[in-house]
Amino acid sequence: MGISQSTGIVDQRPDRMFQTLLAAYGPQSWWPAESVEETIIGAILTQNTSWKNVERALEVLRREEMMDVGRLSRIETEQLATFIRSSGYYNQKAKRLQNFCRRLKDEHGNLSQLATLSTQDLRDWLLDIHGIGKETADSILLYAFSRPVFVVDAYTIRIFSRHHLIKETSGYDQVQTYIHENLKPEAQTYNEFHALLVRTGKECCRRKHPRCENCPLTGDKARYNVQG
DNA sequence: CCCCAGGCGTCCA
DNA sequence: TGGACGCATGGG
Repeated sequence: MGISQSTGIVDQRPDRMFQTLLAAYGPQSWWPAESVEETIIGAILTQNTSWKNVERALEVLRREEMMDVGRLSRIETEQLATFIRSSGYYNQKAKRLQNFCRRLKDEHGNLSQLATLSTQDLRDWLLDIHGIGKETADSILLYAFSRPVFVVDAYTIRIFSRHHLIKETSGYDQVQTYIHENLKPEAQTYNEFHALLVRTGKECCRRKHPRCENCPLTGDKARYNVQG
């Protein structure tokens, strides 16, 4: 396999996989037209939860005029929990939303100020918030702040390991570093690739399904796993 | 009845 | 450091 002089990328399989999925499914358009605060709220609410259930909660928050960091900071936690009931884990998530909102107000004032932080500083700050782990932090970095940070999830690890791009025992940081080093570091690319991997995982790479006959990554057209 | 979803913190070895 | 567990609704 060739080594790109300009980028230093050695392993082109992630890009091939990305191109294969993009050709098969087209752009997924995740979080395209929502506000920054709505994207962040959604990132927290969707922890281990289907997006459909999250959307219902977001509609309630919109109706209650609660898509606002200041209002979320001041509302009673129990009442906030009732608003986001459909997203599951509502007691935990009500606290987590308020943890974020209150620390934002106290330490940075508003989202515009938060956005002036470097990607590394912003990530460190997010990870220090109780209830925000790596995946949620990186989702916020990528989808709310358009930073070139790849979001690793269970689908990513499952698909990559099944196609032998990584070891089965690889952890979050290992997988993220691998992708960062072998795929053009653009927010738009990472945004689309992550969304495509989630779709692929849902449709044909479930835990029970060892293999899917309709998966774009399976069969003659898949070139990402061929030594080129 | 079962399993699953765009995780995280805690506890325990 | 790594695995088990609680958290909870809604869909298939």
